[in-house]
Amino acid sequence: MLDIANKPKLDRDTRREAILDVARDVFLEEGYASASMSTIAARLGGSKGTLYNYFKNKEELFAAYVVRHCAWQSEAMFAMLAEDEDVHRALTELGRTYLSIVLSDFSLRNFRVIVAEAQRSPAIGRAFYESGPQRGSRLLADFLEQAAAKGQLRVPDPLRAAHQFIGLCQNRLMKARLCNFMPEPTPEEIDVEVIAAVETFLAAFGPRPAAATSAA
Amino acid sequence: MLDIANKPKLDRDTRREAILDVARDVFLEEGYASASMSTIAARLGGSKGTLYNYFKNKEELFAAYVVRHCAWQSEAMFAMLAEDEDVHRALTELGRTYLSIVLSDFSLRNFRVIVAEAQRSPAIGRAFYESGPQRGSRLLADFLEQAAAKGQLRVPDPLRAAHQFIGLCQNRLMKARLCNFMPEPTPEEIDVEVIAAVETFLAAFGPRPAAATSAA
Amino acid sequence: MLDIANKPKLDRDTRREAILDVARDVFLEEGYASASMSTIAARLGGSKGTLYNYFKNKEELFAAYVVRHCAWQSEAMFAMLAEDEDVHRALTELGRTYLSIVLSDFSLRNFRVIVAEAQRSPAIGRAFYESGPQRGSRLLADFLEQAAAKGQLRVPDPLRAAHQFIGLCQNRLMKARLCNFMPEPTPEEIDVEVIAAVETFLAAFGPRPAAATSAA
Amino acid sequence: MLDIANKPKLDRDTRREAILDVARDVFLEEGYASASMSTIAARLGGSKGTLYNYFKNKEELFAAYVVRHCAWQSEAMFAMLAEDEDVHRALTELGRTYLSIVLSDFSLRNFRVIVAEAQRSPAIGRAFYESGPQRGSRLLADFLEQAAAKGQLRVPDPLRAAHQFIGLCQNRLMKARLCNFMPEPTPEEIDVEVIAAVETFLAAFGPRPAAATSAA
DNA sequence: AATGAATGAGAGTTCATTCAT
DNA sequence: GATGAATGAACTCTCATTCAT
Repeated sequence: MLDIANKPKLDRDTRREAILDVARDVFLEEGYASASMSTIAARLGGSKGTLYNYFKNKEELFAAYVVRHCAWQSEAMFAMLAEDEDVHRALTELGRTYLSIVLSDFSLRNFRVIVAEAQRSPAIGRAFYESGPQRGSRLLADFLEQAAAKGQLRVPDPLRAAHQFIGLCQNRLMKARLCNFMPEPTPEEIDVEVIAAVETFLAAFGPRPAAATSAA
Repeated sequence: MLDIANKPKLDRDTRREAILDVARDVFLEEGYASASMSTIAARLGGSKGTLYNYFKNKEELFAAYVVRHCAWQSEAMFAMLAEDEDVHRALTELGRTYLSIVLSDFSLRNFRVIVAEAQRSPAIGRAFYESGPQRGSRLLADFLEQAAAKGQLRVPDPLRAAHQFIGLCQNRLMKARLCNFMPEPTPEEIDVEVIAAVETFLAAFGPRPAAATSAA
Repeated sequence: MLDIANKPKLDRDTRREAILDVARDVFLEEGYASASMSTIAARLGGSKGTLYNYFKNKEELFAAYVVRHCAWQSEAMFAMLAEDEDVHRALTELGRTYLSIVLSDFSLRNFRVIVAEAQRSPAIGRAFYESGPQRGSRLLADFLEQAAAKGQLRVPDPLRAAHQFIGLCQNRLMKARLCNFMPEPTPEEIDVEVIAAVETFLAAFGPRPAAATSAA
Repeated sequence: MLDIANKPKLDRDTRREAILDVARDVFLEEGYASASMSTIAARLGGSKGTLYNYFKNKEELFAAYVVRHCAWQSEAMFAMLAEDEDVHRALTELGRTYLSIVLSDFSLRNFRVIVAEAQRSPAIGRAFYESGPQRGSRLLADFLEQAAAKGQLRVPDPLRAAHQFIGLCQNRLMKARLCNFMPEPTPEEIDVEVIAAVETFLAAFGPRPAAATSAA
């Protein structure tokens, strides 16, 4: 009974998801303004009318796509959770995972499209910021704080330190990627970047330097 | 005589610049795809036909705007030149100037528009990257290298260190700004960010801590 | 059931034909280049958008018109079928019918428009030539061949003779009509031309001259 | 004095001719409607303004081109003058020359363009018809009349016979050429056509048939 | 719920023509 | 006389959206 009752609802949701999948692809390829409802309908194999049965207009379709992407991004930010007890290893692993996500073609195209529309619709930008950068840095800050509590790090302001760690990791590649200056980086390229970032970060925030310690 | 001879040339160039000024404004407000040649012509107080006497089509008008913006940005990167002999002060001042430029509404809107179009036209993205981030970090790397030569810093890889310094300075605000999550920061907000960045940077790359040295 | 099932299809085809009717009129009045999609839409009482729902662009609309005209022309070439047993009467009748078709305002305007576009699109010219002149002369050649088989004519090369007969019939009027030098000819004017053509043709291809016959 | 006084006049005429040369090329390539004053000016290496100093508008430029082409065509019709005393040879030679002119790419493109515009401007069509077909057939009629006076031909209506001869010669190839169905014919192809035409023509209009003669 | 025909506003672009220099 | 910048109307074509079926 329940199944039967849910069936149309399920169908509708499934269709909605399928539409969003196609819409996202088209938005990523063309940008919001250049993407056309006709193209989306054509790729979907349905009619334009159907699109409008699911979404009031283009703007809402885009908004729905953004919402879904933000949810996905929010999940992806679990990359900022570290399990390893060893801070150095934990940061390295975390940096790797994070960079491989945010520097992927997929993430970047979404970033470009959403940032472009953030100009006219701050709500869109806010949703993106909160589900991604903000959430990610908070999760990382939590980790840093715990490490500090264990004496593994010296971080007076964990949130700021989190931002700094991310900045160290991604600044160079992120800009190059945003500008389409380079293709998706290889794991090796990412490693180089992360290792250097961890080194700098620990030099600044690691436990008191060995030299000083031994001197005491 | 010279003036008279140059007059038509000057006039044409002046007009061209005026068109680019208006076009830029419209592109920044609407984005490339949504900006319309009609709007640009109307704001200019001229006819659409005139626009096409100066630029072959919308794409070329946009490209011309990008070129001009890149030239400007290239100039702006002199913010990465430091005069102060004191490294701490130099980095702080330089960070302040840099952030006030790249986080300004003007720079950010340009960034959003250009990055959005970098998707379909890598040439545009490349021009932007080379005239801005690449040039800026190289100039900063030069400074770091000189400071290292004077023993003021320990930077095995100046270019990487430059990227890291910039990452430390701007990561948090840049993302928030890109997402239109916050308005143009005040000088005070910038200061906070820069000071923290310099501190972290020098903790990692500054000369060996005086305490440790004296202890030896 | 069938009617209902066919209705949408029928409607669409009907509409398509209606568009082609209007488009043809406009093309004939203005020529391909000068005819405007706006004019066609306006005369149709519909919107420009609708036009583009039926034809991808102006070029395809024109091509569709040409195809339809060629089909019509191909049918019209049955004028080249003769029933009369008497060769003289058959040729005369056939010439009359043929000229009244090809010299009509309708045929000529189509001819002018299509020939003009044959310059840039040989495919258009080919379709026209094959459905009209080529088909017509072949049908006539068949008739001449049969007449020759019955000893009514002496035509070593029926196809060439067919072309010559047509040339004799239409040359003068066709050129004058093409140049818009004269209005649609009256049946009497056509008669004069055809009678003279038949006379010449039979003088050349008719059975051995009476004189010779009587001489035998 | 005279020369000096004429010089500017000469220059102006020369320039005018140069403009017409270019305009003709463009009209032949694009057709009247699609040809643009910009294209003509650009090919000329001059400015659009200059064009309008010589011709009031596009229509007049086209008319001037037509006038000049008609003058040329009128001259070309001397192909219809025959020198040879032998009628058979004279007609053959004349047919050859005529066909090689009217079937040339140059003549045909002019024909297509002018005929297309004859629809809206009968004056243009008239000028073309009178300077070409009409004049040509009259010259030929004169020749036939003289031959008839010498007893070389039996032509009760020389003008009609002239039209018929031309029809016999060109009908097939002319239509195929107009439709862009075939390229410029070779001299051999022309020969075949002319020889057949002369044969038919003389069979109909030649001196009393040999058979009848021998029978006498 | 799905369709797809219809719409009309507006996009980028071209053009013949004018006019001040 | 030659120039070329300016114009504005008109062009082809696209689009988001609506609505009857």
